[in-house]
Amino acid sequence: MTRVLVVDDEPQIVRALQINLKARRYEVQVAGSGTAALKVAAQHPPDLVILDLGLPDFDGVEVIRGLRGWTEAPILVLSGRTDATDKVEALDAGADDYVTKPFGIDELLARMRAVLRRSNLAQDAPVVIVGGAQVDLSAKRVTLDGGEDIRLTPTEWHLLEVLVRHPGKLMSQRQLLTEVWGPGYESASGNLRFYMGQLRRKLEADPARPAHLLTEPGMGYRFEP
Amino acid sequence: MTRVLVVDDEPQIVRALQINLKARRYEVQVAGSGTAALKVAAQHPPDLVILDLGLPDFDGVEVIRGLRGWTEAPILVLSGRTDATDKVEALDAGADDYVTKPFGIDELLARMRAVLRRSNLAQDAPVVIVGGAQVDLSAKRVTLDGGEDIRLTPTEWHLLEVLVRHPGKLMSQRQLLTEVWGPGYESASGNLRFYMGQLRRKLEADPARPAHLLTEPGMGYRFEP
DNA sequence: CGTCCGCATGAGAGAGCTGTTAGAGGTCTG
DNA sequence: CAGACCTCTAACAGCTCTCTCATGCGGACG
Repeated sequence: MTRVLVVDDEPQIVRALQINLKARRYEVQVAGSGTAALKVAAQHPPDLVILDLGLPDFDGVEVIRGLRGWTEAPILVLSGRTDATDKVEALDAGADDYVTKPFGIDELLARMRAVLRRSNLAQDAPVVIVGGAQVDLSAKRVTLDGGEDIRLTPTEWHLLEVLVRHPGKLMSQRQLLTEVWGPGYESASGNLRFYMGQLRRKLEADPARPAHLLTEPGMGYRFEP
Repeated sequence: MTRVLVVDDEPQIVRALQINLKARRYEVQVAGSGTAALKVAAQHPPDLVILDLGLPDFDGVEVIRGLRGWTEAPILVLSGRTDATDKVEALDAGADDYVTKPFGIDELLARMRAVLRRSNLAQDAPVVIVGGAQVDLSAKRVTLDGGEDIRLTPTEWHLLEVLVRHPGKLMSQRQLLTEVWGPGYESASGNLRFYMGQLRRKLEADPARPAHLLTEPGMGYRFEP
């Protein structure tokens, strides 16, 4: 089911959209502010975003940039402003379409279908979130929230892959060492400590207090999604 | 250079678009009827179509269907009709955007950028930008910004194709070697280094600091669009 | 309270990988 | 048949990665 995130602070518009979208078998999420929108989108990545530019907390264009930092889901902007400058700014920030209020629901649905059709042509990649970083296993790429790319060495990738493939599970040092370095390296725990530190330094927001790459003293390490 | 096909029968609109698009470094083709549009598009496939629905010979929606039969280039519809039915019909036929006349040129250009950005993500465009060069995979042709053509040897093409067909993805040396040289050449990494250098020398603006043909030490190479 | 153990962090040496150049040999073309 | 072009190899300087060692920190335990 296609998941649509509706970002708007006007209750009647939200309700009208909710009713219409649910009747068309869309899964609907709602956020009343830019902050809430980014939060909800991070927790349950939407397939499409309908975004009102007139938000109470901060500028809609900032929301677009915040979303575009890590997702390529189409963004359809709603706005009362007909000024060309607003449209250009929103579209260049990463929006896919711009509809001025008042709008017909049929037109909006058609525009939704158009941008969804286009975005479905691109295939999606499995991405794991580790703190402030998105880890794309298939492309072997780590992107920070700011859009900046981080480079991992082969050993770092190997270790991270083993951890991520067993989310939430405790991995003993012996397991990790034999998986990454092969049999015969069970005693190179200093090595493991070093590379775990490297990963935390590169991926964790606060390397001294890891939130995802956890140590279980005396036991091993655990990746917490 | 991005090739835009303008389909309209009103001379003043065509002229205004031509001037504005050429000033923005688009390559502009013009067709005054639906028949001419399909013919021109077949001869020189455009990267984007701007289509007026009010054509003399046959319905604009038919032109959309005719194009969609064989190309996925974005279609931006211009129309004087504001009726929601027309919009829905055109969008569902395969158009990517619908702009009603009169329109601002800045808004139109922004919408063009938006749909082009989206279609480039899908990698359906056979033309890829690498630094100061345009790579046309279907025509096996590389053109510099100045219009000057660059010659690539067969091996260089083969390697470039493999890289460009997996944009953003990391390609290991083994992958590249077996793709380009065939199985059994996994140890010819010196070869790969040589040809990667050739490509950078020919395509990158600053071969010593590549912006698109990137090296990930120990991992492989990555084409960054 | 002192000691011990496991873990995190930093600096540094060595190995391995990469970019670049020059040149030999093979193939195509006129 | 000669020249041009392409492919591939070898060599070396510079850089990156891997691994080790040393130090500091914090909790567990006697």
